[in-house]
Amino acid sequence: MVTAKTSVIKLTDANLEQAAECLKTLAHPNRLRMVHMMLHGRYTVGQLAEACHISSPMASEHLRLLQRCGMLASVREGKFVYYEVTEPALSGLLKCIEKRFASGE
Amino acid sequence: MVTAKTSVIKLTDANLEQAAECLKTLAHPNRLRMVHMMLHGRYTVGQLAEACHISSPMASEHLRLLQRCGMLASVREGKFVYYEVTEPALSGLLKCIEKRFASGE
DNA sequence: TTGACATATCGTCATGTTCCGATATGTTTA
DNA sequence: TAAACATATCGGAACATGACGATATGTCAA
Repeated sequence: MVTAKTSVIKLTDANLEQAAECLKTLAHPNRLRMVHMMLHGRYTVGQLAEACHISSPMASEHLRLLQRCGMLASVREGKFVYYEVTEPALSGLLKCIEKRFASGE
Repeated sequence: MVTAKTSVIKLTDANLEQAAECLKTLAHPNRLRMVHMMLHGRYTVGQLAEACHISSPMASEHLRLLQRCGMLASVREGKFVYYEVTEPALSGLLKCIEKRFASGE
């Protein structure tokens, strides 16, 4: 056993800054919707834009921000670019958010 | 059984805006540190300020923001004001963040 | 009451974010 | 090749945020 069970997990200043940066990027209604969608399938920029009722350039910009902090990867297939979630922690995070914010029934 | 298992949870625009608002408030290194601390005990404004290496007025302002979106409650005891986490979802959320961002060992 | 301390609030400046229109790049079809 | 489409990037205006000093409020002890 290398690591023992410690009751309180330490978070360094660097950890917190990185976490804050990622949370800030996630903290936008349309970016949350995109991530929520992408956790359940592959979508093109245009499809994500339509779902959020925004222009494709705007969607592209949101996706760029999410990609910049390592949450997404993109794959071009012909004319289209598909985005996918690559950060495993996002699944758990979104589950917490759903549990707290999804309207009852 | 009132609610059936549905594979995809729906998030309305209002849900997403509220979630984004809360995440944005949480997405600050010092506020993350404060919440992380408060999940493991009761602290005064001054104690939280010291732990974050900021002034008490600054800490008070951060705490006000967290309290505004329902994450915290405050109790005055004499000269001191203690803050506590009241939002149950914060525990799970911070666990996700720790798992992803805490430096190994 | 006064003085000392803890916390809260106010103004202001610098910085960052969001959004939009315009434009650029890349890809397919004709 | 040109035209049409999908995506990406740029520039700027409007707005929000963060940090700080100054000041206000609240509490205790004397």
